Amino acid sequence: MDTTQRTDQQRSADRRRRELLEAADRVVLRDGPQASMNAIAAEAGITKPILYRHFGDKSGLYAALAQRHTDALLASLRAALDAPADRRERVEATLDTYLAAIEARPQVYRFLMHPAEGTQSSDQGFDVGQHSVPLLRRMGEELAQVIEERLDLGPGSQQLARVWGHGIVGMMHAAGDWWLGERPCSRAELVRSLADLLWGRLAAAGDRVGGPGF
Amino acid sequence: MDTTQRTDQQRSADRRRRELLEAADRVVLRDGPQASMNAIAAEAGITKPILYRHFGDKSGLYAALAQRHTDALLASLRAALDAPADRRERVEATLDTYLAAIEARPQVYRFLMHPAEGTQSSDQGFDVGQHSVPLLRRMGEELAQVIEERLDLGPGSQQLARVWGHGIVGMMHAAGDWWLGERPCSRAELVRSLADLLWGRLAAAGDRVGGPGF
DNA sequence: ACGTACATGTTACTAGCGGTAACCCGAGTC
DNA sequence: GACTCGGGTTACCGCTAGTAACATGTACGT
Repeated sequence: MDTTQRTDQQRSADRRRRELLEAADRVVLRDGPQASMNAIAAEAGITKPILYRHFGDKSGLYAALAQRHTDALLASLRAALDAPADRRERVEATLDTYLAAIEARPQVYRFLMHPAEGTQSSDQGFDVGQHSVPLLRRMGEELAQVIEERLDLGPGSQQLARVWGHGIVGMMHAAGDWWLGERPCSRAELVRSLADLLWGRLAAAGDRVGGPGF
Repeated sequence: MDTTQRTDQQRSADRRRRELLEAADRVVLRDGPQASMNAIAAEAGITKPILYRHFGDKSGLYAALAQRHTDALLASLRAALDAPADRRERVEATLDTYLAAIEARPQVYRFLMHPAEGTQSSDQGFDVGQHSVPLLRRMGEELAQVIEERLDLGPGSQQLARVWGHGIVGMMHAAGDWWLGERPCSRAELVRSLADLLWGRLAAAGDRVGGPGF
């Protein structure tokens, strides 16, 4: 029948798709998030329409590309979160894993945080949501789930866990972004400072004596 | 001499500039962050080259546009931060101010978080930094300053304050973005949850009894 | 052996973008 | 009147995302 044939074709198509993704990866790594479809096609040794046949449009390609890296990053984060250690150590390990990842491959990081460029979505107006970076959303939800199933937060725990998940991920992201740009301290110091923040040192700190304006 | 003349011209130029910015504002509010220069020029009743004479290029216009809103938002945040109340109240007021702002004018918010689109900067490669949203950086630095001059953090306080400033801003931003998209709870609840997080409830929470994998 | 269906690939194009060069015109000045 | 000069326009360039139409190889049924 055509079933065997179809699987064959599908396999070949999948191989091609993976090759194209790897080419795209190389180009994005070199040219940043604004890599053009032409450039990607050239890198892959073919021409544009093929890319469009495989991925629909640019955002399709970018989504596929982003998902690979996102999956990889999420896997290593999960490993750090699930390690058998006490809470503080796990939090620090997770922060460090994330920061090490963005430090090791900043171009990938840059791309992952930016894939929502010239989408020109059909609707004009009110959606407002989902413009944000999918990676952040996924990390937030993931962390929320871990928090909720590990911690005893009393009533409303699910909602609280989700707020915290997204909040902590945002904290990590913004601090990491700033740190990557300015490099004001070592990674270990950054991790420690952020963990201290989460551990309530902000609330525990004393007022400055003789502060500005008495 | 020409000094009076120059001021006259400058005044007129500034007026035009403000008019153009208001037109751009309207278009961005309507079309989102990918509003085209053509559209903005049309809204202002003129043609493209004038925009370019005034603002250099698109990122120049967007920067000017963003600064107005950024300044306004930062002013109200400063007010909340400087209110005469205890720390927890001030933190909650600041969070609430920010969230109320993005809730009231989501399109503006969306624009402010997105202005780094098709810049096609000359350099190819390594800068990595400064791709991030200027508003977030400014808020982070501002908050860092407040923290550092108000709190007694011991040695290394300046760096710690900066990490916390950017981290807290990122937390606020990510949580706000997620909340704006899903609206899972009221603003007040969100504020309370985030403040709880900053107050160390994460560290203080007990382990879930009979948790997964002991 | 022949036609046919189909995936794979190409060339050549459209529409729209950011950005610019060249020209145009009215107002003030010597 | 000639002359500059600020504000404005038309017409263009090079680039992008995306597409239509055409070419080619290859397995299949009859």
